[in-house]
This record gives sequence, C-alpha cells and structure tokens, in this order.
Amino acid sequence: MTKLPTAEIQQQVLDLRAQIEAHNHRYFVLDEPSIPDVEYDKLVRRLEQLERDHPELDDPDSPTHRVGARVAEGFETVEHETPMLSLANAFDAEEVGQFDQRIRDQLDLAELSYLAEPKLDGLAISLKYVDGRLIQAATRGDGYTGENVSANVRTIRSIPLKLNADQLPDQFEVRGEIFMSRSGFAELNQRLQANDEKTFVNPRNAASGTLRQLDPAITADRPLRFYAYAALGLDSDAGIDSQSSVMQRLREIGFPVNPLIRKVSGLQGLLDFHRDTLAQRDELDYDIDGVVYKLDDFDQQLEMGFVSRSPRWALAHKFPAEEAITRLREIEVQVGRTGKLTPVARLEPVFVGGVTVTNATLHNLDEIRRKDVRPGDYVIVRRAGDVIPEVVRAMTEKREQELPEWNLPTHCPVCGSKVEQVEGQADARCTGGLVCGAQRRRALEHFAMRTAMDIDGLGSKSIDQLVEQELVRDPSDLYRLSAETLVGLERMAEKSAANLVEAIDRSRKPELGRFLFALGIREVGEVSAQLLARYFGTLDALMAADPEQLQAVDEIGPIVAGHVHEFFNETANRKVIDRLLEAGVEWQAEQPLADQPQPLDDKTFVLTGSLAQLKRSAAKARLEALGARVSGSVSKKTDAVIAGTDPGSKLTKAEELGVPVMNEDELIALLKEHEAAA
DNA sequence: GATCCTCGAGTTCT
DNA sequence: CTCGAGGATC
Repeated sequence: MTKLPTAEIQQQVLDLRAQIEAHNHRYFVLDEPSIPDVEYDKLVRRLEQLERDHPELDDPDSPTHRVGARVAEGFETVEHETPMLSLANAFDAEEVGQFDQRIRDQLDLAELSYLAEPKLDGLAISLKYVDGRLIQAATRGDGYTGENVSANVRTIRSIPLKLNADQLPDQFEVRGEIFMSRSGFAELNQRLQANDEKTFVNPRNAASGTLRQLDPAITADRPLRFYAYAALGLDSDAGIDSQSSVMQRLREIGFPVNPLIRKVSGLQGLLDFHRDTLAQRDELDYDIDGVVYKLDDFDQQLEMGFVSRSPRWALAHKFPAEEAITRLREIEVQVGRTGKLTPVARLEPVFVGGVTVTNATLHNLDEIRRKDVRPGDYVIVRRAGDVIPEVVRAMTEKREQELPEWNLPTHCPVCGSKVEQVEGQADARCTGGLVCGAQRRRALEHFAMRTAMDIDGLGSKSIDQLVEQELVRDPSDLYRLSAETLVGLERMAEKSAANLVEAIDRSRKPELGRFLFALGIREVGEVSAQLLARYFGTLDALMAADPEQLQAVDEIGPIVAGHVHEFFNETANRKVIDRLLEAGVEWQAEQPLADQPQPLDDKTFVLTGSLAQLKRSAAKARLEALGARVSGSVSKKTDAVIAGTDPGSKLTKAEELGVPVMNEDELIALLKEHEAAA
C-alpha cells in the first residue's frame, strides 16, 4: 500500500524538482557545476523514490524524465527521432560499380556527384540542439534507441555547447563520430600504465570505454575528438540542398569536419578517393576502416530511398582486412565431440584488426598442405569477416632453413587411441569414443546445451573438473550428483552447488527431440532429432528401427540412418540410455503438430543481424508456432529475410536473389496480425 | 549426374 | 559465420 501523498510530500517533490532544474541549468548550460555529483545524485534518487511511491505526483516534465538529467546509475535510454541506420558495405571495386550503376539507372543520369569521406573507426553519436544549445547526446545503440551520454559528451572540447549563429533553425540534430586519436590513445595508455591501471587494446575501445564512464570528470580528462558527418533539420535553410552544403554549413557554425572530405564525380572519382585514402591511412592520427560515399544531392537521395535499414544512396567501401605477419610456434591438435581432430595454430601474439591474436584454426590437414604451413614458419594472419582469425598463408620465401612438414598424430593426443582417417574425407577422428576424455567432456557440454537438456550453470569449467575428478563419466552420472559432492570443486560454493543440482533436476523431462539431440548422435542435430522424434513418437520405436525404416523419415538418408542405427546398437550407448532412464529422466512426447493449416505454412524465413525488441529465439519460436520454417541460409526459396541491426552477408544475398527483406517492426506487425487471428 | 538447399559442427576474443 | 557434406530434386 502506498501512502496518500500529503501536502508536505507534494511540496517536497516540487522543491526537489526546482533544485534539480537549477543545478541542471548551471551544469548543462552555464557549465559551472554547483554541487558535487554525489549530492546531485542523491537529490535525483530522492525525487525518483517519491515519484515511485506516489505515482499520482509524477509529472512528464519532472527532471527525472527530462532528457539531459544526469543519472545516478548506468545511462538512460533515448529513442532516436530518426533512426541511425547502418550503411550497405562494399569490399571491392565491382560492388562499388554496381552501386553507382544502380543509382545512374534509377535516376537516368550519366554521371553523379558524391561526397566521399574517410570512415572513422569510432562511435556514432547524435547531438540534438534546441535554440542553439546542446540538449542531448546519444549513442547509436541499436539504431532506434541509444544511451544518453550527454554529461560525457559535454566534456569533449571540440563539440560546441552553444552556437551563436542567428539564422539557425530552432531545432536540429548533428551526427558524427567520436573517436580517440592514435597519439591521444598512446598517451592515455602510458598514463594508465604508470598508475597501474588497466590499459585499452585499441583507440576504439578506449573511446567507447571513456564515453561510457559514469563519472564525467574522467571523460573530461581523456582525449576524445569529434567529426561531424551529417545533420538533420538544417536543410530548411536556403541553399542547403546537398550533403556538401550541409558539411560546409556545419563547418561555418563551428563543428569540426574532417578536412579529407571531398566532392567527387562518377565511379572513377569514388575509386580514386578510396585509393588515395588507403595510401595515407598509416599517416593519419586516427584509425579508419574504409571510406563512405554519399550521393550529394538531396533530391536525388530522396528519389533513391531506402532498402530495409540502409539508404540506397550511400555506401561504405571497406578497406581490405588488415593483415599481420607473425611466427607459427607450433600446431596443436584439439579433439571435438565427435572425435574430429582439429589442428590449431599457436602463434606468437600479434596485434591485428584491433585485438591480439594467439590462436587460429587450421581446420584440417588438407588446409595445412594447401597453405603449406609448417611449424616455425612466418605466416600471414588476418581477421576474417572482422572476427575470426585466419592464417592466410605461410611466407615460404622467409623460411631460413628447410622445415619439416607437419603431420597428424597417429594416436589421439588426449586418450592415446588410434586416429582414423577415412579415404576421401578431409577429417581425421579419434577412435576412442567415450574412452577419450576430450570427447567425453565435449559430449557433456553438448548434453547440457540450452537447445539440448538446458542445464544452466553447467559450463565447460565445471565439466572439466567433474570429468577430471571422475565424478562424472557419462551424462547419467549428472543425475546422481549431490550438492555435498559438488561443494568440493573450485569456484563452487554452497549456493552455486545447490543451483546446479536444481538445474540438473529441472532437466529431467525433456521432449523426445531434445533428448535425442542431447545424446549427440553423429549428423543428428536439432532439426533431424526433432524429425525423428515426431516420426517415431517413442524412444523404444526409434531404438528398434532398422536403417530402412529410419530412411522413411524426410531428410534422413542412408548415411544419417546408418549413424543412428549404429549408435543404438552400441552396448555402451544403450547402457548410458538405460542409466539415464533409471536416474529418473523421462522424455516427453513432442507437441503434436497443429492439424489445422497454419497461416505461415510452407513459408521460410531467415533472420540476420540482432533484433532490438525481440530475442532471436523468441522470434524464431513465434514464427514456428505459426507454421513457418526458420532457416539459417538464404536461397531463392526463402520467403523473407528479417534484417536486424548490423545484418550480415545474408542481407546481401537476399538482395542479390531478390528475396523480400523485412525489418523488425514489420516482423512484429506480421506476428501480431496472425497471432490475433489464431 | 549435377545442382541446389539445408543442416551439422566447429571456431575467437572480450 | 563459414565450410563441408548429406539429402532432395530436376
């Protein structure tokens, strides 16, 4: 029960609001903080508390709701009036040519003017000005909502807080990039190191970390910079009818604008700019990862419009992935769940693409031969797709002496069992099966996965210990663990031990498909497991099926059927299953498929990028509940691709194949429409 | 027999 | 996300 607001409380609320407003004014507008942050935070928290306890006293104009109020914890989220979109990417001249061609075709023009600029590797930011004053700075976030980082942004000296040009619109928004110069980054790290504080790995992380500081005093002390690259709401002014005129105007009224921005003509102009910028990349005092082209004329931009979340009139032309040379110390072998041996390159640590790389997968022996990689070699390393490190090739020309070719071990490095290499197949496997510690560990990890038995809190660290101490040999042992046994393990106090036991207990009733998937039969993943479960209905029927009967299931051919049959005929496996059932694991019948036709029957959807409002798994579940298939790859059979923030190559593929693209809002509308009908 | 479409499996670093 | 390969289809 909340107490009724007394007149006294009402007065308190009003006083607090007035006080906070006054401090805000001094802090934000006059730039003269009048009280320490802690005191200010106390006032805000007190007000928030009162407003929570007495909702009827709440007021939309209260400073607790007002954009620009400092917040005590974390950052307030703010919605962007105009979404901050991502740009389509191009990686080579051909793709740039297609971009230029498409615009020329659509506008029926022979040659176009573009504004070309370096693409800084920093953080996109939106700055809102009202009556010439900076009232809000927000990060890009997911493009639709970002974080209010006004207090920190205000400390960046090159960002104007007050503009004195008289002929400005009452309200407009400036967008640009916040970044840290390389020299500033180096100095900062030196300073941090001298104080025994943690250093940053690259300027981008440093800028990001600095901007998200909760204490603006720290931000103020660090060398952040800003370049503007766009403005919204300035074009009501006479003469502002193009990207170049906006940039010109921004410069006049006091915003920092990258001096390398150039107006260029036609495809050749774009490619020249890209080449010239790449050539000076190393001399610049900031990191760039490519260049951006924008169609200059606003009327032309308007005519081109948007595809899903990207403007059709702009393109990011990325530089090739950064490469580095390092030495390959040795090649180690990892053993996977199925016994597959994966050679992994152990490298001298090398800084490439913003992180320090020490490991890179070499996939299999064929790959090692193809790249002619040998231990001791100098190799070229890059971050493929900007994430996963990859050995591009060995620099055989730098070999100082003849190095022996590397070969797969004949026996498993973990359990010593024989290694088997089937003729014509790329992969080699350990034949140890569950005897092999590595396979056992991986099998347990697989068993506990969220999409399998969903045992929360059973990660690789705990599994390693359980296997090492021989507390668990196969999945059924999990169900016999007690909290008392677990408490002996590292990083496992009473609370987590109890939680784990409870999580294991909760997993006792999986649907048959999950159970089957959890067993880890070769070539039987989530999809095939569910198909098998639905077709056979019971575990007994499935275990009794011969390969021919198994192949009656859609998508199950001779190979998979063989693996399934073989698995159930292995005594060791049957024993594990028996023990699981004895331990109280009871599989549940699959949800029957709806017999009425579903609205989205026979429709295939593909999700890419991250969704802001829905979880990916929730989006998938809701689509499937309506009868749709959600697949991982785009083809011409795909009915729609749903693109979230930072969509991957699937979006590109969808565009190539002419598959319709939806954004998240459209997806939600679609779901709502059909769910309401059901 | 060739081609297309999916699924399965494995991977790095913060 | 990407690669390899199993399965379906023409």
